[in-house]
Amino acid sequence: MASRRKELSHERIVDAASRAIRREGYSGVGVAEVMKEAGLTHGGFYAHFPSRDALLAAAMDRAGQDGADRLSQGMARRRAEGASPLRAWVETYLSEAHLTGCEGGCPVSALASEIPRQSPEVREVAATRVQRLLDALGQVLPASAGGHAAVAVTSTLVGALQLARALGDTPQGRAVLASARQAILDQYDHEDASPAH
Amino acid sequence: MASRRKELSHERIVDAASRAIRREGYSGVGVAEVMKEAGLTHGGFYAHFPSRDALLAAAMDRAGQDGADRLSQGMARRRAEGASPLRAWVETYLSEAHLTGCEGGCPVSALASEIPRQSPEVREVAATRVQRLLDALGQVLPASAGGHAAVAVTSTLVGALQLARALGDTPQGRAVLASARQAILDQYDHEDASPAH
DNA sequence: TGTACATCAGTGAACGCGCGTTCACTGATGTAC
DNA sequence: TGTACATCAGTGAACGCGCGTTCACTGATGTAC
Repeated sequence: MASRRKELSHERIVDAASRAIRREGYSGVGVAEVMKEAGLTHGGFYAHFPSRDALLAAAMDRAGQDGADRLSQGMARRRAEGASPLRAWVETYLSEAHLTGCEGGCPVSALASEIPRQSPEVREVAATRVQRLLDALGQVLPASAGGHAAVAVTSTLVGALQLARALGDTPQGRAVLASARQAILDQYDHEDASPAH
Repeated sequence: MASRRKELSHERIVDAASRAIRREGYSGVGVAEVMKEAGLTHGGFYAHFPSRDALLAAAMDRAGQDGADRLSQGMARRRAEGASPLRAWVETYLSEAHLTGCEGGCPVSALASEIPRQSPEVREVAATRVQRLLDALGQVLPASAGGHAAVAVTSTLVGALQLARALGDTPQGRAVLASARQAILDQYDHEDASPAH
């Protein structure tokens, strides 16, 4: 029967790590830094996880949940303003808030190119998160979209966000986001127009 | 007047590093390993570069040239078989060879999510490479494609390759590549069909 | 052509530092009586 | 309700290791005469 106190510490550690990996990358995250951010000293770490890799795996899972939660909130707000599910999703994912707010965003776009180089346990969790992202896209695409649309649009979202971040907080970076949004909506969001059209 | 011998060593170092960053990521590359791969000992490194970061920047530039060269070769082969410029480019970029051959491929897709966390000198070179990739896409798209197409298709290519690699060498990974190829060509490659249609 | 010398690319040992991991200890918590 | 004790989450010093970087030295190259 694990103590409540330990559970709370565990939560803080995983939370801190889930933000750290998105901010610094897997390779930029150290045990000591995460423990400090969780208000603990690094020595106690191995009472919570058998290894740094086990922490990274748990952090990736948590980051996926957290990113999905926040995206859902942004999406609900835009839905309330009348946007179609696809438009709401695309405008949230490719928002300027997501461009600059890596730490609270989607871990797939924050970490994609590092995933193939991680340990099997991290890759496994990451693959599940990629699959969930593809599934989420399938749910917001209109029925008229082809069978390849979910993969294509997810790829565009993840790729565009990374290219924009690589270009930095510049006009070019923001232009990448704008172009990607436009291109996706032009192609897939036809039934979002008012019914009269 | 630098000696010919030193120039040759310099080339080998940059070449080794350009492969290493694509294989292991920026953070996975060490000075000693690169020097060893170039057939030298690590002590001599600082006669060639002022710092590890300077090496990473040079390696990124070289990787961009190398990746572009190889993509051009694959594209020329497919062009010779009758493919349109866009089809040739897309089938080369999203080929199984590029999926598994990270080391000789496009450094943007190999490193995208690590770029924002690099030193200014590395980010600058990387941003140039992103821009070149966007320009290259602009040249293979048909004139009928909209103004956002180059950004959208580049994002899809980079995103799809990374998602496929994240899913590993599995049926799902290969399915991502196939779907992305199909979706891009369905949308933008209409003038590739025989003129009679 | 041959010898003496200067240059300098490359060697290998050493440095300080930060990292993941271990472990003996502490002190707060909560149960037994 | 109060005291004695067991448990165990967390502390902090220490470990081995690999890294980026430095530096005194070596030995091959090529020029001067």
